[in-house]
Amino acid sequence: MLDTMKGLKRTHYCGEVEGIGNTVTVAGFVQRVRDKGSLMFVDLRDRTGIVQLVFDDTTEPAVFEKAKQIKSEYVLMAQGLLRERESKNNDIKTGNVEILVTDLRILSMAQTTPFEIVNDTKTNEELRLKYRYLDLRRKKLQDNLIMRHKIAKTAREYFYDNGFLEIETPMMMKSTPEGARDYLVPSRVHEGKFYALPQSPQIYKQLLMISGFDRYIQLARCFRDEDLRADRQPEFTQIDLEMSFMDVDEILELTEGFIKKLMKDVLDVDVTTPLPRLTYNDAMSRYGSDKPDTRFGMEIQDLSDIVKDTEFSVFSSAIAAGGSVRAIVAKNAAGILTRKEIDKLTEFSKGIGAKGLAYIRWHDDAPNCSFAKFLKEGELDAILSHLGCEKGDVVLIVADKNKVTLPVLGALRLKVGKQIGIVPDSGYNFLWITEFPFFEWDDETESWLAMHHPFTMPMEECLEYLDTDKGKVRAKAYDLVLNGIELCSGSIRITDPELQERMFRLLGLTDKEIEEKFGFLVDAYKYAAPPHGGLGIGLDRLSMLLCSADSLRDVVAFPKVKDASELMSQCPSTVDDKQLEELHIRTVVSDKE
RNA sequence: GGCCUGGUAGUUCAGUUGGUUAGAACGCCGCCCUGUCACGGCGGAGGUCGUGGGUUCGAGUCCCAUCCAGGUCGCCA
Repeated sequence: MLDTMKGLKRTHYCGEVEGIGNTVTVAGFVQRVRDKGSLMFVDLRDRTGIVQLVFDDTTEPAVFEKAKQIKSEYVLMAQGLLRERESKNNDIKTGNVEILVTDLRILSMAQTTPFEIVNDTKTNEELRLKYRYLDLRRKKLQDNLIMRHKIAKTAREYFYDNGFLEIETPMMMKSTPEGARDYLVPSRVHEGKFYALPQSPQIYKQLLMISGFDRYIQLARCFRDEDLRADRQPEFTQIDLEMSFMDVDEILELTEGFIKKLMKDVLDVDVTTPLPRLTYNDAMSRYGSDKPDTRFGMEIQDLSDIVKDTEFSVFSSAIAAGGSVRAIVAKNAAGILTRKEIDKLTEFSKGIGAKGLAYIRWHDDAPNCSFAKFLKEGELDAILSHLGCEKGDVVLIVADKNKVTLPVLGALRLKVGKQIGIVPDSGYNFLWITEFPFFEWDDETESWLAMHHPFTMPMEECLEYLDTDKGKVRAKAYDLVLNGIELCSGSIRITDPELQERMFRLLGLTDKEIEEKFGFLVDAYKYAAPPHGGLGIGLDRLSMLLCSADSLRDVVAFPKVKDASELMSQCPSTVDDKQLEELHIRTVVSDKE
């Protein structure tokens, strides 16, 4: 028979008990029982920490008798005298005190849990996800979710203070499947029609600017039906912002203010603002990435001018075809990057699109160069001196179109950086990437796509290239990057309906498609719109970084696994034929035969 | 969808060239213990070795298929 709380009221959280000599009442889960015969210790845990309960057979025999039933993870309420411990425990914050229990209530009993609820668990994640509610009892995950709460709280406080209004936008909206796949919701009322869950509240927040709300914030849930990664969940949250009468610089400045406050309030880290900025083109040519990790150097260097006349046709033909020959130098890495390791890197490079990997490994007195036989007298020296190489260094070279050389070297830079241990595991290198290209050529569909989204404003000075040289058109789009991870992404929006229609057409939409998909948006801009822009800050990724977690699953209360299912509730699941019928969906027989 | 890694008590793992009754630690159950705090001591229960098939006198171990999980590439305006 279980006890009730009747007559008792919690006075303190376990981790926050105070007032030696007072009677206190605590409640929580049993972390551990230590039974000494006629003296018993119980560690009681709640979200704030642990406090030690003492049961003494000599002073409180009835309570002691009851305490014998206590097992791990039981839910208890206990009242007693807070007193100093005979021997301190310096590992926990309540280690100097204990509660001599005079009233014990066993409120709930627990089966033996499928794994121990301990901080440094070794239990594999699959089992823990199946019993997520138990895993969430662990301190690490409790702390992570508390941290996430603090981030959300700080965001609201900061942006509220700056005049932002929190406004909710619909979770069921029109499907506009450009880019990521939408999650669809069938309509019962409209046979054969579907809502989509938002990939972002993009269109709605722009409409709110047209309505004059001026500054908008929402902690918005977003959905994308794409494959998962450690840093990608199918549903995620962004701190979604939109603001009127502000251009790029002002928006970045305001956002930096948030980052500065957040880092100070939550981690007590001072971030110097303004944050560094790099244009997309500079980021690509120096780091081979639009989200570079700038905690270490090893920047990409251009060798094209040095090797353009060489007889090594891999180099000369790449340059002749309009490409380039570029390199990274791993300083003092010849000991680690053995021939065997370089072979692995070659395979890795081929896997991501390179035709091969040339290298120079200067381990012994003479550099070992993979293309030495094609070089004339002095050419190797010229390369080495151009790159500033010394004995002990390894040079990795890729020759191809820029579209290949830069990303491949960017990926190699990260991989090799980690391999030779020059990526610091501390530090917060925030960085703005600006002036993204508006268009991106897609080889598969052989057409131009919008790199950010089609509502992004091109830079004024690029408008003249819209018809003549799309590759040259840069956009008022910006990303905030932290240690190589994209934290937020935003842009100034197009507010001229004619320009918006023109951009849609340039992206290959027919007039009919424009009308069907975005007619209401184009119409809205015909009634005048303030200049506006905004951004979305990934709350999940931000939490992951500030918690030093390796996976989004560690900062999301109930995450999905790789195949987008949830192991605990086993969703998605099949539904009744009746439900399908109501939704006008044909029953599909899918017993894999 | 491709590639890589893993799956043996409740949990984490070990298990030799294929060879008696598949082990350990933690957890769990029982008994003992008044200052423990990863308490300690004694005893005990607990396994279709992911699943199916094959090779073999004999399979946790070798082969094939398959399922599950993770990572990664594709994908993610």
